[in-house]
Amino acid sequence: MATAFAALADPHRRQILDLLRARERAVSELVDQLGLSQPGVSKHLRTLREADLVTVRHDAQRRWYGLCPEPLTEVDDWLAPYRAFWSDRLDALERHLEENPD
Amino acid sequence: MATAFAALADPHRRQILDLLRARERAVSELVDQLGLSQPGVSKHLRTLREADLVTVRHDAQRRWYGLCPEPLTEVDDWLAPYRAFWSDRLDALERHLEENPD
DNA sequence: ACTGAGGATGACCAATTGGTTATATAACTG
DNA sequence: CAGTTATATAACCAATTGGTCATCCTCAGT
Repeated sequence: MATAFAALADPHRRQILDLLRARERAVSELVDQLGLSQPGVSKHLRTLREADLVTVRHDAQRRWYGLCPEPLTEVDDWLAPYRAFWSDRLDALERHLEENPD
Repeated sequence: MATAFAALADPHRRQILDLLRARERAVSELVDQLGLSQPGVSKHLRTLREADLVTVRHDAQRRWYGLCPEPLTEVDDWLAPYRAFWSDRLDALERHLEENPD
């Protein structure tokens, strides 16, 4: 439901995604890494689930959370025109430096 | 002070940035486009200012707001490793389709 | 100096957020 | 079945958010 933008607003949630980028993680591992209470982490995971940014695999009592990066394309797409914008600025800077050595 | 991530969490603020991408805008113009009250828009503009995402040029009573895209590089940089991630998935899909025609 | 226009700020409000502790649920273990 | 482990949910709380209306400030024109 929520957009990826809102999900990324919180640094702990970005940290979770960063951790999931390397491999799947059980909740307890995320708790250790984030230094939050277990329910605190579970709440962030719920937000990420609702934004479809993670998947869950059940294995006995454990839930293995994995990264699901697709919704990030929304952010990437939104960013695209701006990217052109700032590379223009860098290009202009480079041209300026070339034309005005030292 | 606030990060670009937090500033982008609100759709109205993203809309403001989108409008500023085309050209500078006075506050009254943004008010018309967003359909919010003038103070409401001013509050969003303050947030964007504090995230260094906009610049203000004073011209008599008017404030001309302009885009300042640099802080978006933080988002772009964070996104970079994920970009590789989902293009991998697309590549895998393409390989799968090539190796299994129809 | 007065007036009006353009914006910012203050005060307020309901809803949401990010965290907590306590409790519930579900699955393995003896 | 009783106990333990892993996670989710409930209840609660203070702080923040996104919006409003009313007011203030600054500048231009008269």
